[in-house]
Amino acid sequence: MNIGEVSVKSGLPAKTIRYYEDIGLIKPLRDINGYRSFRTKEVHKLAFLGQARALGFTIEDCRNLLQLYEDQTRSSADVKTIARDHLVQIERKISDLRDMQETLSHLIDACAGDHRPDCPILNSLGSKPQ
Amino acid sequence: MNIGEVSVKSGLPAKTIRYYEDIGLIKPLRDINGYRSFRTKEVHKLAFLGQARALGFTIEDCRNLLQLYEDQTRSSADVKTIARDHLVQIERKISDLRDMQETLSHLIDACAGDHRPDCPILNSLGSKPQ
DNA sequence: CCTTGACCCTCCCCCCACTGGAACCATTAG
DNA sequence: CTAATGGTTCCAGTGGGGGGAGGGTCAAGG
Repeated sequence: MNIGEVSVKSGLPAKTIRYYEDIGLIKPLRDINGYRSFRTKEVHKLAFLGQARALGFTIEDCRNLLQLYEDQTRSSADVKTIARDHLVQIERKISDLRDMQETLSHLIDACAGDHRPDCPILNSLGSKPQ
Repeated sequence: MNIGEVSVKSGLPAKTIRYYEDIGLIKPLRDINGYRSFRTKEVHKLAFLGQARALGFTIEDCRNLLQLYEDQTRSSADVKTIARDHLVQIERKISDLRDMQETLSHLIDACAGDHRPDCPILNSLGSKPQ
């Protein structure tokens, strides 16, 4: 299987697949002409990586998850630990973003949004945080 | 005022202040010895930038906001537009993160997290999205 | 006068996770 | 033979800085 077909099957751009090889996530064979030659195994791995990345796992998380995925003697506890740590990161980000959302929406509500220069948004940004 | 003092007053690292000069957000004077020489105006600008960045505005947004901040003939409508667009981005990010949180927390709940290899998290990542 | 330490300067590489593009080789259809 | 459509490598750039090397400057103390 060439990279184009694998790209379609895995849903990942060819660029990304090459990059994943570069950083050692997959190790496809090579044909005599130098083309990458993917086996079904790699397609599965790539789909796995696509799913994990869609859940926001970092590449390093993905590397570890992939290792566990391949290891039939893994403990589900190890997977769960990675996932829980990641969930904490996600929740932290949500919390940060909600703070921004809160502040920003109040400021937007307070701003007339007309031709006049007076603007609570700029006033707030220009003053020190209380 | 040298960069160290400005760093304390504005709350921004000296590295960041130099970077902001680099990309043209501020234009401090120079002393004969080559040191940056900041006026009160620049300290205000830097504090403004710090606040705007803390609300998640991009550097380009900050550039535009700063221009409006300096312009006494601005319309608050222009500020409000930038802020509203940014709020939309924030809300999109929150929504994406919540989807991840939702999926991930369900998977974590379903995972025994013990010594056994069976793991709903890996199973989900390894299968195609429905 | 000399040294020490705290500043300051520029310059370059590094982070993450790709993405775009240039320049070139391989394969296949017409 | 040519053109189109693959594939390859390598280099540079993204955003928003951070780390550190290697060096100049300044003020205080001995």
